[in-house]
Parts: sequence; structure tokens; C-alpha cells
Amino acid sequence: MDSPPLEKWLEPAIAPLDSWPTKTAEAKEIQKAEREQVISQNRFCGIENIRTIAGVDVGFEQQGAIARAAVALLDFQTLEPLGVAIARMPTPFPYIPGFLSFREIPAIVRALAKLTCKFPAPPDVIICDGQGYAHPRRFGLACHLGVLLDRPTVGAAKSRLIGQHLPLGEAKGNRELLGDSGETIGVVLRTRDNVRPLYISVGHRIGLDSAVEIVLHCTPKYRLPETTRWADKIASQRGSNKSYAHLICAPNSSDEKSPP
DNA sequence: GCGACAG
DNA sequence: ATCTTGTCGC
Repeated sequence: MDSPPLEKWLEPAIAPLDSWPTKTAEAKEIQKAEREQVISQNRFCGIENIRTIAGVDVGFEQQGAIARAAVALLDFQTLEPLGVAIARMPTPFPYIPGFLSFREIPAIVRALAKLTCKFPAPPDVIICDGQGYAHPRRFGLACHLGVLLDRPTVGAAKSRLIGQHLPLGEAKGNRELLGDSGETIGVVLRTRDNVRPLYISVGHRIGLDSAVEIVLHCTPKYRLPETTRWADKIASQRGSNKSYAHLICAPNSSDEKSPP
């Protein structure tokens, strides 16, 4: 199996992989430094002009300590799938809360490279399975990936890392601000009735309101079961086992937070 | 010191 | 992330 060619827009994210950190002390310094490059306001074509959007799901295989990433590219207007790609590799960094990006980004970049083999243009927006600004050092996975690629990203996590919020209504569309240290760091968004909310936060080059708008746009069509099955099918054709590629939410509803 | 803790 | 057990709603 030879490596697929790496497209030009991915090159800035390739170089850092050679000097990838292995300790939290080093990783923390990188987070503090790269944080300065994050743009938390809209610097993209505008939601009306988005052509393609990529959903990135990350995961871990206990057996073999494998980090994995699945990317699903969609036509933003029709939400029709344009392709999926999956990458697996030994974990370059252990899972430590607050440092997820160091375990997953190498696999994400690899998956994006496979995707660009067939779709040369970079995605207009990337929705990430993890936090963005809603992070102890304001530099979650979505921010990290966005800065490395200098592409618009949104953080869409399935559970809370930090922050507090008022009780959230059970109806679709309900939302509450996620706050930390007197600052708004994200939005808790109910994407479907009686379904666990998503934790939306700014990644790179997109404001919080636009991030919520973009996620809601994708929600009616893409939710966990559909896209997982969809990516699994592609994966089996390529000889892999499992895969994940959801954009939006999973069933259940147990955890909610109360006001401070 | 104790609990919390994206995936 | 993953696994198990029990409960509830459609």
C-alpha cells in the first residue's frame, strides 16, 4: 500500500507531523503559541456561498492503540455525499483530556489527503468531532486543525469538556450559552428533540453564530446512525473493519448542567 | 487533597 | 473511546 499524494493545501499541516510532541509540557507550549493564530470571527466565503463541507470524526481502537479519523465530504447545498476517507495509525500521543488534537490530527490529515485524491479542492468548511474554543487553553482540536490548515473549522463535540450552562430545553433548536470564567466559550445546541445536545464552539475563521447556523443546516440530514453506516460501507469495501463519520449528534439524554 | 475530564 | 446491565418509549 503506497501513500496517496498529498495535495498542496495540506502541505502546511504535513511538516509539523515530523516534530510532533509526545509530552504534555511540550504540547501545552504549542497550544499557547498556536492559539495566537486563531481567528474567531468570520473569514470565509459566507454560509450562502459554501459549496462543500467536510465532517471529521475521530476515534480510538483499544486493540493495538490505533488512532483513527474518518472524513465525509458533502455538497453543502444539497447535503449529498461526495466521498469519505478513513485513516488509521498508531497513536502518536496518548489520550489526555485537553490534548485530544495531538492524538488525532495526524490521522485526520492522512484521511484528508486520501479525500483530496478524488476531490482536489479543499473543503470550504470543516466540522470537527471535538471542541474548538471551548477548551481549557481555548485551543481545542477544531482550532488546532484550523490553524494548521488555515481553513475554516467548527468544533462540534458530543459531550462537555469545560464550561457551564443553564438547563437546556428538550426541543430541537433549543440552545444555551456555554460559559467559563465569565466568558462565552460556545453554545450547547439541541439538534433534535430529546437527543443529547452538541457542544458547538469556534474553530478557526468562523464566528460562533455562523458555526451554529452551519451545524443546524447539516443536522436534518446527518445524524450519527446514518453517517456511521455510510462510512462503514465504504470502509468494508476497502478492507477495513469499523469506521465513524457522523456530523451531528447521537441519541440519549442524561447529562445536563445547572447554573453556577 | 478530591473530583472532572473532547475521544 | 469501549463494555455491560437494566429501564423506558415507540
